[in-house]
Amino acid sequence: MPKIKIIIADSHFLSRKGLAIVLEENADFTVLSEALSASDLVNHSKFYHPDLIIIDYTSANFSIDNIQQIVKKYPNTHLLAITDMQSNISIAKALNMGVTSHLLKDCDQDELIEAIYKTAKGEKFMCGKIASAVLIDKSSVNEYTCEGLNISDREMEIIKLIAEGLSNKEVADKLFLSTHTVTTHRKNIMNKLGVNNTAGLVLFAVRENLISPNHFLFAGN
Amino acid sequence: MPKIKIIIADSHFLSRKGLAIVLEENADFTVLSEALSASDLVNHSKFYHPDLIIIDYTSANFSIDNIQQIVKKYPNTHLLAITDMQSNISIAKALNMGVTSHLLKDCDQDELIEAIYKTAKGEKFMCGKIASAVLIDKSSVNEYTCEGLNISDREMEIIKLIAEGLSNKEVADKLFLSTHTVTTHRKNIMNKLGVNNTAGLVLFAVRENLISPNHFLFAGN
DNA sequence: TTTAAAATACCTCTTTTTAGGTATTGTCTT
DNA sequence: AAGACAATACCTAAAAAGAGGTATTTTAAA
Repeated sequence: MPKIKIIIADSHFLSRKGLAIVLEENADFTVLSEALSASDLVNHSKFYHPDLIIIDYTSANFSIDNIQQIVKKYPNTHLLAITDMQSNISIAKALNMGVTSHLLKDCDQDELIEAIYKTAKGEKFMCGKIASAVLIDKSSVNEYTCEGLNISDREMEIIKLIAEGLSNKEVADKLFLSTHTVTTHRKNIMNKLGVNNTAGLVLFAVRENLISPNHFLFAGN
Repeated sequence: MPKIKIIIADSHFLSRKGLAIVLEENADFTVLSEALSASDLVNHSKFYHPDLIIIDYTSANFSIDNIQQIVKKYPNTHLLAITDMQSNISIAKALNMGVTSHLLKDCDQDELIEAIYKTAKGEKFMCGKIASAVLIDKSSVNEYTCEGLNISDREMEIIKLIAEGLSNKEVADKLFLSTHTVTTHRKNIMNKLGVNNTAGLVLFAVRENLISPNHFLFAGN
């Protein structure tokens, strides 16, 4: 069997080092390169054509959108995501964007190895927490949703702007809508989320990575 | 020279593995144990009396308050914190709580090694980003603040409750204050932070770890 | 093609937030 | 003892948010 050719994509030195050592210990794997940023990843993919990319799309200099870019360009390369625990919606998004498998950084070595073998062959693998987070029907591994929470794209857009501190009127102006429309969206969103004020909306926005807590450069920073 | 005795405290498998391998490569270091939680850390510290604890106090099952607990009980043990990038205030808090040194997970191996040697001797070491974040006067390495941002404890308390979704009146009731007082605090806070609505307050609260983005268990999760 | 859902817009009314002030008390520091 | 700051409380008034509807149009799916 030829070796599984792997690129590591993670901006954290320790995670890369940890991964590299685990991969080196196994004769079936070979690490082609380490990508510290999305642009690294694009360049290295082009040059090496790896079988597998292990990526933390939440780490600095990467984004969840990088997944789709890679999947489209290199359909023969499979992606294994390994991130910290995060929201169901983000995980579902990563899977729907084309990540073959998904683990968490606190899962153990056996799971990692198994995930690598399966993912390289194009088989899906998810650690327990991920699976229970996003699988509606545990028997079908093809559709990923977060039961109950169907926030539309337009609603997401509006949540984001509200979290950025815009008033309903400002959102309306920005999106060329009536303030009534924005108000209605806001109400619908709050109903879906089960919250009743801006604080809830903003926390949701942070959780879904619609906005960074560092969005405001608070005075004196 | 006797070996530097180290405990690794981090709930991320990959970070632990990465650290362990770096430490193994150096004959001056010996890793006594790996702690996956705060209670692990307390037990292992009691048993091993390490020279150095390398900790990610932001990782699951640890908290920034663990620092003070360890420092008080074992004054001969020095702490080296390694975390993802986070807010100035949290970093300053960690340092004031007794962390000897502080790095970020994306710094490189040389810095890590240097930090370990120095920290084990009780000398302070900070990577560039950390230093520029918290040192007022680059020549004195003894006082850590975030210039310009003096939010009082009372104000922090109020920010937290607002971020939890309480109205001014509810905060007032909870703290046995007049709504006028809460309103005044809120205004003062917004002035200090340079924001003009609840969204800004909530983002600040998240950034300072006063609240988790998962505070609300949004419907359907 | 019928149905369902999303996006749009409007109305009313109450509560809350935001912005502009002033002012008193206590504590800590110089 | 003076000064600075934190914590407390009050006043007014405009702007915005929240809760309760209804209703039309467009889009997507069955």
